[in-house]
Amino acid sequence: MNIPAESYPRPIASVDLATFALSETGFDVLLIRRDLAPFAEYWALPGGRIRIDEDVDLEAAARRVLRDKTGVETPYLEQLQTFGGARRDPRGWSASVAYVALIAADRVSLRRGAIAADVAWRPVEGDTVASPLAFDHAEILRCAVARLRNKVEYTTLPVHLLPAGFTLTELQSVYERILGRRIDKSAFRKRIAEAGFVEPVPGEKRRASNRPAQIYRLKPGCSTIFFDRTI
Amino acid sequence: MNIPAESYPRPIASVDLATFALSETGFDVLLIRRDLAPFAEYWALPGGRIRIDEDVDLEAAARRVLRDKTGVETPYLEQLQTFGGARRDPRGWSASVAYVALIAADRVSLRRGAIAADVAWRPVEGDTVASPLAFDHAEILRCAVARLRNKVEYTTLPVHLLPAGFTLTELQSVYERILGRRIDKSAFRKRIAEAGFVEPVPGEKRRASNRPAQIYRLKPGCSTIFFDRTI
DNA sequence: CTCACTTAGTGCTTATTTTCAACGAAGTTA
DNA sequence: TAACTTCGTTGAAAATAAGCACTAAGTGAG
Repeated sequence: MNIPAESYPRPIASVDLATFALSETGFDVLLIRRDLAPFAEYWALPGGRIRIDEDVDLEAAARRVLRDKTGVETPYLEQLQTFGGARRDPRGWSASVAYVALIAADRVSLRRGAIAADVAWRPVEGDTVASPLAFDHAEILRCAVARLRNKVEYTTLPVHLLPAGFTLTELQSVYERILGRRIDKSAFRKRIAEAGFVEPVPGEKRRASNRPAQIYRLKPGCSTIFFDRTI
Repeated sequence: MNIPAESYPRPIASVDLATFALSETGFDVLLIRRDLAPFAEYWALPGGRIRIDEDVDLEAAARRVLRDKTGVETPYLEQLQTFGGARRDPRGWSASVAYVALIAADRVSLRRGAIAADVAWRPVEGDTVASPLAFDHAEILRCAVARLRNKVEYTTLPVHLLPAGFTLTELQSVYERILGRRIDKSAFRKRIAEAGFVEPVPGEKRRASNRPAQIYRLKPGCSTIFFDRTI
């Protein structure tokens, strides 16, 4: 057909990622330290321009950017929101599609990226990190943390933060750490059983100096499940 | 500073809107009939290119597009999701930020737009409309209907579909029509009272050939409220 | 060898919420 | 003025959720 697009000047189009993983006591977000202007020396969410010749769609662009800048391959990726306007990037009108990624602690292997002098996990305290962030990334991170907390309340999303095999007590602990409150053990187990998204691995037990715990895994084909009410 | 943006070819950037209003028995979505290629003669969600010299941000772009193409000024606008990829528009790699708009039936006044030969409300049946839609707009509409139904379940969002003054029975009827199921009257009223987002208008009653009903209005400063559980 | 200790996993009792249905109130109309 | 309709509220029965107490199954010290 060869239809010309009406030619308006196009905004800068990019993707940014808020990638979370568990830490000792809470959870961390993956940041890079910028070494080029604008915002050189600032920490930022990993992000990059959409490449219309490389990326087939937005999600592919997000995966490529995360891989290239940090070496992380994420199993769970969810679109968060798009932030766009004339003022958020000094280089011009820009729109950035933000994604939330979750990764199991045992799958992380960072590598230095091209533009970033450094890549690091930083603890999320309250709803953000200690350092100031480049661009409007502080706002994006707040939205991402809010989305994470909110979805943890009524979905099975935290399994993506654990290794392939885990005990129910470990899973409960993830919920408690992200939500910041205690959950009753019997109520928790009832919900998990109803949701039916995990199964015991026959014979596998976590051993310690006490009663061993059954190890569970995500049932094949089960992605995120919504609870009827709340966890 | 004058920092040059690395020059990658930029995707087409636009906004699309799924605008809902109540009809006699259910609810309608606002569509335009395209008269230019691609997809000439097809019905489509109102949408348009982002104008980096006119729009300060994405939401402003969405309001402008809706106003210019249909004459509708919406009081409620919420970002839905961004759809982007190489294949969704024959003119090239495009990203479209989709919005959901809600409008009270008494505020609608359509006008013909520049590109559209026709603008019309079409009934939503199940999770879509009867006609085939241009581009990937059928998918966008399905997402929008899903978001609407889901948020109605646990927020006070339906007030935006009613005129400024309404009775509790009318409000309950909106919930029931969108969700497609009956709600218990006493439970409904308890939830509305707890949420505390509406107040009775003193002296105002809806009169009919039976007991008159108290008229309520949205409390000043109250936007969308989330219920603790579900409606 | 046994007993104290720790964490896993499961009942059970109580409190809360949901559901259903009925009833009095406040109008209109025959 | 009596019948009818919808509004608005109340209360009992059924279902769910929350709290906490108990048993199970291991380890390790004495």
